[in-house]
Amino acid sequence: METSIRDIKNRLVEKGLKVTPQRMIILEAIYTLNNHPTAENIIEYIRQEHPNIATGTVYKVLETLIENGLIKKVTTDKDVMRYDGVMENHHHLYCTECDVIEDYYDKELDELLSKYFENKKLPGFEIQEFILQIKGKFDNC
Amino acid sequence: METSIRDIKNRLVEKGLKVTPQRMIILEAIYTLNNHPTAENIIEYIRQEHPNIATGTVYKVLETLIENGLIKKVTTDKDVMRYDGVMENHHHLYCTECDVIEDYYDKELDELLSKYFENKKLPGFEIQEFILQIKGKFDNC
DNA sequence: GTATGTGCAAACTTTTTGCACTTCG
DNA sequence: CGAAGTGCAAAAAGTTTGCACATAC
Repeated sequence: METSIRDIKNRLVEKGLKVTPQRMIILEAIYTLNNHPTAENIIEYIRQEHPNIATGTVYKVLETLIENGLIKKVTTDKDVMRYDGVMENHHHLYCTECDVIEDYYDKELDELLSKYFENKKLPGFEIQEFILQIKGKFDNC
Repeated sequence: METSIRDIKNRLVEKGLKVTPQRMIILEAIYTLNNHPTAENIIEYIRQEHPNIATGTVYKVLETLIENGLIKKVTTDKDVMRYDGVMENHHHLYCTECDVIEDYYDKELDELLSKYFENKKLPGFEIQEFILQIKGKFDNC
């Protein structure tokens, strides 16, 4: 899942967003720290190279990226927000011991769910997306 | 889903927890406000009748109830925690327009998922529970 | 009586905001 | 140049903590 500087730039341009160094760096950080980083993780990573980025800017940029469909928030039952740069449909393994959230891709499962809910319509609700949260424990925890 | 005072008391006793008025009221609030209330919702509700319960106490009690398996946290992509008094396995409909989270019970779905993952083992991960997040839009939103 | 629970207020963490300044296109 | 984006610092929002006092069993 290589993502070049040029790719990142294109993604911003495609959405009609101005290409600023801050946005580039933040996106790059999310792609590099690809394990659902918190805002703090992202800030810490970026400050290694660019010590003078403001916290407020990071939050504002993250918000903009979410609004424009470039990243997503990951739901957790902790009180810090985590972010995900992977936009294709996928599910999550949540470890109940440590705080790791691992991506889980499964086309077969996606189809199984789609088919199941094609028949079983939910009255009054228009389904947009499924995310399966698989809670459990990694063996090495 | 009537839950009497006596039931609530028994649930505390069963877990070896002392039965205090605060715990009783907080559990009752969660059962009454059964749409995944936030801590604030709970406090507001309780203060109508018992204006002098402390915020800190509510958080401490909620934590105790979670640890003892009497309630659960609900994961959301907002930065407030929400609580759920329904302990039997169920899924959630998330409305992307409003902040409503509706319970979704479906034994057939539970079985479908269990069977699917019986065959398809996830190496290095022991599954404890599935929660399907169904994101979409209520017609009346 | 003693372990456990509560009230209170202060502290902490995470996120948001307002406004002057800067930069991208 | 003008609209959009950023830095900064202050404040808001949500939650946790420590300790003296109170209560359940």
